[in-house]
Amino acid sequence: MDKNDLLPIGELARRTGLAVSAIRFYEDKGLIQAFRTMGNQRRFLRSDVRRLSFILIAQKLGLGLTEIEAELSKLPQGRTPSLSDWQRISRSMRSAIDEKIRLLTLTRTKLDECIGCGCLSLQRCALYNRDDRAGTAGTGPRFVLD
Amino acid sequence: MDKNDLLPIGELARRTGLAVSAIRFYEDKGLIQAFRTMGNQRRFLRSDVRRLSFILIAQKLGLGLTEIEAELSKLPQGRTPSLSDWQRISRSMRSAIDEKIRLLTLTRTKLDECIGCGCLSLQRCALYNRDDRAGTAGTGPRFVLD
DNA sequence: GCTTGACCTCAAGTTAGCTTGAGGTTGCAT
DNA sequence: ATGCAACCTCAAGCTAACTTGAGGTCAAGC
Repeated sequence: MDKNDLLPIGELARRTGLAVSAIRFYEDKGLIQAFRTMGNQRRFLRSDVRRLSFILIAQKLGLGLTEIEAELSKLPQGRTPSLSDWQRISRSMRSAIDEKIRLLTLTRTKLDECIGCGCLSLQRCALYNRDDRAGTAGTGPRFVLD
Repeated sequence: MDKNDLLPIGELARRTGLAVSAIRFYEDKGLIQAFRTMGNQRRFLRSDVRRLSFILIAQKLGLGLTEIEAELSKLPQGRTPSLSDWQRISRSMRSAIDEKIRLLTLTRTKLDECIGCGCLSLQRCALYNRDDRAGTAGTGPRFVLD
């Protein structure tokens, strides 16, 4: 079990709980790197378990793979995150969570005001604020109102 | 502007802020219905502005189109939501929001405990609860880490 | 009668985060 | 030497909520 500490993909999958296909996908996206055996099979460092753990946790906190890659690539030498890296990153995640909670609480307040109103008017309903959605590129409804 | 109060799709789009393509998409999904002119053009009732407003608001509260359709189809005659319909639905949305806030707050607490720890251990990190994801298959230690 | 703009259908593309499948190779134990 | 599990690549599929594009029609003003 420790030929130079290199792990085959299945072992890494077993240790992280990820699917083998997911790890290959992450490699493809540049989130993780692998050595190859002469027979072209992937071999990972033990520290990659930690790197994947970081990915999983950051994901759980709502970061997308792109953002995670951005964080990871900020690390010198592409090393696995250290304590101070983690602190820096987790503090920025903390404010992201705060913001989400703030928005949801605001929505809940508006909803409470709205129950009993029932107007469903785009002009007047506090729940429906056009500024929240306008200008968001990509998917989702656009917004211009009378 | 009121030939029998029937609106062409562009007018409905203008009044709701939705893209024309989005309205056609909703029609296709059965969320809304249209009459047709002899020339095969869609004509909507004025009350469909309200119906679409309902869809937009419910969406903003986190419901998917499928769930929204389920709510709308509970209404007798497929009519546009009335005050009491709205109250019933909005109360169930209120608890969905409560639940979301609860989960986020929990995560934030765990994150606070975790800053300064930096272990990134799948075994110990409170942020990473394996029961959330791992398939239970397989015996032995699932997440063995450094 | 011609142009213009709003409308039509149907198919395919988009983003995210993977999974699934086909078809082929490697590595390790017996 | 053989069997078979684990590995490989590449392409396509999946969900959500739409958008975009191609190619064509309808309605109204000049």
